[in-house]
Amino acid sequence: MIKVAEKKTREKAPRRTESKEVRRAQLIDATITSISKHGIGGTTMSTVTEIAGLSIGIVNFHFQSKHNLFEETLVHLAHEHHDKWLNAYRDAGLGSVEKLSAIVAAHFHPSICTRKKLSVWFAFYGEAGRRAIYRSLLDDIDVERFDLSVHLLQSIIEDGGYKVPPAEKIALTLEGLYDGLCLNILMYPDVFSRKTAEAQIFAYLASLFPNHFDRPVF
Amino acid sequence: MIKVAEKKTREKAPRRTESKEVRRAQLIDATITSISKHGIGGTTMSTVTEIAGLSIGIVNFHFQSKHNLFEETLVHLAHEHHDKWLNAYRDAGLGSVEKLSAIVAAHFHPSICTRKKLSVWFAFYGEAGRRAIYRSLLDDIDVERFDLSVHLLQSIIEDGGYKVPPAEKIALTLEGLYDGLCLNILMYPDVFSRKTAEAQIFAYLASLFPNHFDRPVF
Amino acid sequence: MIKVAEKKTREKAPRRTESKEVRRAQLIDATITSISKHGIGGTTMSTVTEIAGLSIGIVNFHFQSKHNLFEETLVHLAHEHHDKWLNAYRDAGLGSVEKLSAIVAAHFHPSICTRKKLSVWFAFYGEAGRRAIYRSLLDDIDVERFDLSVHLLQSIIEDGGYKVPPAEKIALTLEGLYDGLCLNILMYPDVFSRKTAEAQIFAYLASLFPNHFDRPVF
Amino acid sequence: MIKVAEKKTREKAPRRTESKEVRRAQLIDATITSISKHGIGGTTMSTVTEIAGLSIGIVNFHFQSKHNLFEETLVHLAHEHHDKWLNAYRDAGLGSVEKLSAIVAAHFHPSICTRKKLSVWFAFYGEAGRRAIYRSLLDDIDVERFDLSVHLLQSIIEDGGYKVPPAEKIALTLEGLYDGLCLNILMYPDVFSRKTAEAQIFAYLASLFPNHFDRPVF
DNA sequence: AATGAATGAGACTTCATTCAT
DNA sequence: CATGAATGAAGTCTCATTCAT
Repeated sequence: MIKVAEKKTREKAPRRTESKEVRRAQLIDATITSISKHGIGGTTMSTVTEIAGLSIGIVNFHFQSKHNLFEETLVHLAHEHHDKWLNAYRDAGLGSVEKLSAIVAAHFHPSICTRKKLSVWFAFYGEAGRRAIYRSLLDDIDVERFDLSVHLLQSIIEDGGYKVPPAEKIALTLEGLYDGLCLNILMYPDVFSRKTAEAQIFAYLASLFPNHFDRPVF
Repeated sequence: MIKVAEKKTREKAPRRTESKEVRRAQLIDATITSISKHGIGGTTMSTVTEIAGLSIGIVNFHFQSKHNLFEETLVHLAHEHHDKWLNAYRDAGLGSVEKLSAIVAAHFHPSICTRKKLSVWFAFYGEAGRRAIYRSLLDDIDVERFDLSVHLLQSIIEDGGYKVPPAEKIALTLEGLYDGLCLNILMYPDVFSRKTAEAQIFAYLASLFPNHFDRPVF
Repeated sequence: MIKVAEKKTREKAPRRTESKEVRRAQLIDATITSISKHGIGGTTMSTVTEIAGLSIGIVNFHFQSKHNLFEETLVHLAHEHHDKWLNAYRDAGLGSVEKLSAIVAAHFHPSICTRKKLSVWFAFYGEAGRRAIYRSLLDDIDVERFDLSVHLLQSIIEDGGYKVPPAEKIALTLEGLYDGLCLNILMYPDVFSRKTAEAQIFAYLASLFPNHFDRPVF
Repeated sequence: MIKVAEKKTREKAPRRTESKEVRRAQLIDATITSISKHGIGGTTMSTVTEIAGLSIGIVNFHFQSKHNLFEETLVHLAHEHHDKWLNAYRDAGLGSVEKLSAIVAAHFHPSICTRKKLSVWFAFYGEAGRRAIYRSLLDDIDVERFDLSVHLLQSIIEDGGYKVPPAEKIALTLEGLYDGLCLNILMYPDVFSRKTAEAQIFAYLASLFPNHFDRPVF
């Protein structure tokens, strides 16, 4: 009994302050779900608020406009993605191989590379061509990861004395592979999966750096 | 007199059918232009017909509905793409390397891999997640090309006695690379171009099959 | 029979071109009616289109926006008013007294000074404080009439050798009286009427120019 | 201790009621400011409470509804206006000329005839056409002043033996002039001012009663 | 008393589709 | 075949009002 009472008071105080953030997160989640279900074109204030179990007026209260809600949803996804591979990078061993491997693995982590989220990513990509704001949001994070990859690849190349294309070119190919494999996972889930995609990346790295990466067994 | 009459009817009859095809092509072109400019969400019957220089009522006459217009636009693009690499494949020399190279090159041909068209492709991809019809349209063509690639890779592997992943895996990676590089061309045109993308593919093939493909000079 | 047929073809051709103007006039009329009934705040696209007997989508087709419809409604009223007194001025005899009298009378003409229209005028005045566009629309016409009044008053003053305030001051007072009396007609229709308002203006002129204007009999 | 307790309760009780009145006045002031800035149509509970520096929920607590707030705001303005000319009338000398002059002057007193307040007045007038409640509120006060004016004019006419229109007619003209000049001050502040408006009224009175009113020097 | 998150009716606007000409 | 005025459903956004805190 006492515990319950304690809990209540404990919860009450923070709930006020949390409230706004909680609602925003709730609506962003609902937006992701809606976009994955109905696409960007089919996502309306109604689909979002219905999924969130809230009234239609609430979005403008917390996000001012639909456009803003979409933007913040993309920011949320981008941050989540960014944090994933940055933490993986930091938590990995000291070697460049471990660090690069961690980044690759992060891309295909079950919490990141879900069909639902991929679906949202590509919905935004489809719009990014003419929404400069979307592009710049994605750009910033991609550039950071690209630079990091170049750095790691460089040290692997030097370490192994490999005769391969310059690190920048390899990093570009990696970037292309990430996106392309994800798109294929989304479009052809029967053929592509997180596991196979990851294996393909490592196979590519193994073909370049045979002394540093093991060729995966297919 | 009779001749003239005959001519008239002769001309009229085909002109009508021709005219119909011309109008349809005109509207599909306008649709591609509109989607590349305004996105799928921003493309309306008005934007399309204005670009085509026609009246708004005409679309429903020729395509019954907006949805149908979009579908046929995607079919048009897919066919164009398909014809390009199939013809390239046929026109290439007899060797597997020549044929595979021709297919790769076809992907990045200036008439196919334009920012305008890529923009439309990815707009559709963004919707394809939940439009089965879009996905199946694309699927058919992709499968055909995939099978062809596997076949060609297989013969290269056998010819060179390479120790590489199975042909299917390499073909999958190639598919991923096509899409990923195209997406990057669209998103980061300053960093990725048709030429560099093509070179990356060939660099990948060269790293696998050093005796069959020259490593491109970066 | 022939006549009817003729009429039909005659009507058909112009109707196309007229159509747009006719619809616009119809909607402006409906707007005036709606504002006089429900006020500016209570006038919605629905009230207007219902009065016009048309569908709700039609306004944006012809006027782009509600705001634009309101603006054009005010322009219409202003032009109507302007034309009324300008024509009255032109059609009047040659003398300044006749011309000034005609202008005064025009203000209180049954087709201009209706409660319905006054109601719309003052609804717009109420908004004019912060809608520069409204004010400037009204300003232009008022200035033209003011200048004309000054000119006419000047010639009357000179003609009679009157010792009165300068023509500009009298004209200002007249302007004030027009508006004030109209407002009172609107607010207190039991006390003020077109006739009494007109008589008050003439009484004022008679008190200034006893040899040119007859004191009205109350 | 007891004293303190007494003080506390003594202060508390009145403070509550006072507080209520203070809040109401604060909100009415904010309403006037908001209407003068954003018009009636642009005035929302938010604009009012933001100006007042209070929360949005407070209006319904003190005024039950927006409609009620507006009504009480108009009442407040009307009372203020009424008190001004009634006090002016009482404080003036014993003569009818002094008293009438005081009433005229009160209309254009700097605390009454501000652009801000005029702006609110005419915003309400614009709605008054169809809001009987607004009209009746204004009517009561106007009638009182009208009767007073008639009485004063009557005594001036008798005193001077003037041959002028009946006092009622002159009073009506005065009423019209008040409103019309105020509207012109609002609409054309560059041309009309409190001073010139007042002078115009006195010029009008001087033209009627040359032995009682001095012609103002323009 | 006061706050402000939440609600939901209703306003404006867009746009695919229809149809008389 | 083609036009474009007209329709009306549906979407976004605003805002008076409510109510738990």
